[in-house]
Amino acid sequence: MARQLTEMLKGTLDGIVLSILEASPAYGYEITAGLRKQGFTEIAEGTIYALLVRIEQRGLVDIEKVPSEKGPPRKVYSLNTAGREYLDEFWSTWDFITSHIERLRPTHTPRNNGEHR
Amino acid sequence: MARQLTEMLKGTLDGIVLSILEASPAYGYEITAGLRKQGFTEIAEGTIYALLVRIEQRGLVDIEKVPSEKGPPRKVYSLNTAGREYLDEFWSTWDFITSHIERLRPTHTPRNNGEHR
DNA sequence: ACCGGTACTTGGCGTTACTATCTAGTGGTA
DNA sequence: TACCACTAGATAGTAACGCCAAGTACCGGT
Repeated sequence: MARQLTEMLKGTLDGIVLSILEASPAYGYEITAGLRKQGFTEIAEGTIYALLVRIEQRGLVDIEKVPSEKGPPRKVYSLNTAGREYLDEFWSTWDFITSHIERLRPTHTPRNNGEHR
Repeated sequence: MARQLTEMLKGTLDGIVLSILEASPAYGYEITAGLRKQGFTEIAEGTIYALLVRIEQRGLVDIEKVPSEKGPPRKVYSLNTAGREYLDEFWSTWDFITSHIERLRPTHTPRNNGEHR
């Protein structure tokens, strides 16, 4: 599954992270740990940091540097208005593709074939 | 939506095409036309041909050359055993990612929790 | 002084979809 | 004949993304 998952994450991982940030602001290390806890055990840490740089450069998030008791200061990301708009689009696109793909899934309850449409 | 859709198609388009081939064998031009009809209007023709080359090289499909009344001969692709296994994995991975992503979607039916936001 | 955990950064790589262009066969039309 | 439209496939170059590997930096405990 590893390879397929990697490819499927392309284009969805940014939506995933933005959704997490919508729920509440967070920093990179925290996001990675959260994803791991939620079952995304194969997502590389470097991937998240690179993604955060991208969404920052696109202006989808605001950043605040917060000192940490342990380790270097955290970069806390929070979703801004542009990010919320992007996230809305994300869900639209997601709905589009999921509905179309589900239509292609073989019916679990077999139907008689030879039908058009 | 265009950009997001393009990225989301990475990793899913091969599953989409293999699902089409599972339903019945088809050739490139036919597949492209079918996708267009199903609403995937933005999928480039060259993308499909490149994808077909890839799944052929991975041994997921069998090929038969069939002369056409109009135009050059068609390369008809049909799903083989390895392709069916790959497609099974595809659906597993798809279910994994969709279930995890749906968990992140904000509740559509807002519940009465008395919070303003 | 060392190590492990926290937190972020970066360069290079492989895969994928898009764009643009090209070849090639058939049939219709000026 | 010359031209065009449709059918059918191939390919070179590009951009985007996630992964890998290695590095920097800060802190606490031993």
